[in-house]
Amino acid sequence: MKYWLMKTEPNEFSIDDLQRVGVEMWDGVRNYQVRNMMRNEMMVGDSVLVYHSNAGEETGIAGTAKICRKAYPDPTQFDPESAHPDPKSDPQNPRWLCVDVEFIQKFKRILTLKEIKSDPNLLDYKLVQKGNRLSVIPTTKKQFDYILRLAKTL
DNA sequence: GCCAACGTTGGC
DNA sequence: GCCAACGTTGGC
Repeated sequence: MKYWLMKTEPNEFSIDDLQRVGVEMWDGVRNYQVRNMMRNEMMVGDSVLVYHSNAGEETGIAGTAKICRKAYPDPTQFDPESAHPDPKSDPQNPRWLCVDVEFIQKFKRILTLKEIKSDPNLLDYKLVQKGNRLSVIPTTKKQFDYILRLAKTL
């Protein structure tokens, strides 16, 4: 069982949207490192922190979800109408993958990036370290459990 | 809108 | 394989 943080822009797709639909195809990943993590390490049942990025004061962790389908070819790469079509991807050997994510809970409020950054227990979390721009961030059980405990105090 | 910190592309 | 140019992410 592994733990992840997955970023989304809430004006595109928020925790509320995930709660409403229940299960969502997490498409649009166009980064090889992230693809490899999804392909090699992400398993059904893994736990996910849902992170709202580019959201001003509301930037931070919004709730939790779990992986409910393992990596499969991202259909949006072949759709010229999609946000990120990839004409170089071969349908016989698709370049990009996606997973399905299932809503678990929405936090009472956002656990803000500010709070995460100022918490001495999370100094070594990849989320707050310099240079990280990946949309999926490996998270330890310890970090996940700690963040859940924080969320309960919100 | 700015900019740091990447990743990708393509010429050589 | 190197590297300049360019594109993207995402915090601020």
